[in-house]
Amino acid sequence: MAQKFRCNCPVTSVIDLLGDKWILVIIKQMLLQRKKTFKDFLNSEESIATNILTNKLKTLTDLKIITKKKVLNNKKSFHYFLTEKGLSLAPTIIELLIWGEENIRQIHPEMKNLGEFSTIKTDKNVFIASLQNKYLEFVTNQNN
Amino acid sequence: MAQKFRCNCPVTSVIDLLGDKWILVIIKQMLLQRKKTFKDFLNSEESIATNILTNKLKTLTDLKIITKKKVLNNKKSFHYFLTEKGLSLAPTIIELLIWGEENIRQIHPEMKNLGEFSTIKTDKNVFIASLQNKYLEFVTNQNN
DNA sequence: ATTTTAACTTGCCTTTTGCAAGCTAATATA
DNA sequence: TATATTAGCTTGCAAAAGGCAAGTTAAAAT
Repeated sequence: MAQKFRCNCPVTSVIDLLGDKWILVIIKQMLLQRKKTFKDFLNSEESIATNILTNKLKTLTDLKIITKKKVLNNKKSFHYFLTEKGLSLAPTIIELLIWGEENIRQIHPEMKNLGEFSTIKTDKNVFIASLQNKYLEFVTNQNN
Repeated sequence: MAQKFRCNCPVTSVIDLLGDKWILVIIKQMLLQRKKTFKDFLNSEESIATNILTNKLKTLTDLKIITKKKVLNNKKSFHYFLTEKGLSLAPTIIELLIWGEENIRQIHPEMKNLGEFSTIKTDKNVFIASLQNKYLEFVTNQNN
C-alpha cells in the first residue's frame, strides 16, 4: 500500500485513491450489476485483464471498500461485496451515470439508454437510498 | 481525439473520458478555487507538470467541458472557464468531496477540513446550485 | 534595451495498463 | 477413478500515460 497523496485537498485525495481506469468501474459492476466473483468481473462487458483485476481487487480490499469472503462449502471461490464505505460511493456513481447519460451520447451514440433508471433525476435521493438498500438485501441473501 | 470507449455503459464511458489523475482535479481547481490561467494551474498545490497540463487543457477544450478565451488587451494570456457542460460536473465533484471528507482522513490525517463547506450535507442541492451560480457570476465578472 | 513572464514543446525516464500464456488446487464429468 | 474443466490467480513483455527538467517564443514589464 503506502498510498501517496499529492496534497491535502479531499477531492484530489479521493482521485489519488480511486481515480484510475478501473476502480470505479468495478464498484459500478458490483452496485448496479451485482457482480461478485473474480469470474463475474472477468466476463463483464468492460473486459478487464486478470492481472489488473487481481491488483484492483487487492487495492479495494486494502482500502476496505470491498470485502473478500470464502464461499460456503466451496474451497475455490470467493465473493466480493461492497462494504458500507464502498456503498457510500453510490451517490458518486449515480452522478457519473447522470452526467454520462446527458453528455456522452453525442460522441458515443451506441451508449445504452438506461430506461430502468428513469426515476433517477426526479427522485435522486430516494433512488440512491433504495439502490443501497437493495444491495444490502442482495448481500444478505448471498450469505446463506 | 478519436476517443475509444470500452463498452456502452454510461458510467464506464464517463470514466473513459474523465477517469485519470488530472481531469477532475483541474475541474475542481476551476470550480472551487477559481483557477483560470495556465499559470494558476501550474502554481496550485497539486503541482502538475507543464506538458501534462497542456495536454489535459487541450482534452477538456476538445470535449467542450472548458473554453479557452484570449484575455482582453493582452496577447500573451488566456483564461480557461468551465462551460455549462463542465459546470454540470459540480454534483460529481461535491460527491467526491463528501466521500473524501468522510473516508480518507484516517489514512491521510493532514487532509484539510473544509469548514467553509459546512452546509454541504444538510443542503446539498442548494449548495451545488449556489456554487454553480457563483461560478457563473465569476465568469461574467472576468469578461469585462 | 534588457529582463522577466505566460504559455507552451521536447526528450527521456518511470509507472500504469494491457495482452498472452502459464500455473495450481478444486470441482465437475466420463 | 481418471481426465477434463474451472476459479483464481502469477509472470513476462509491450504499449500508453504520467512525470521531470530543460529549452523555446513572443509578449510584457523594467
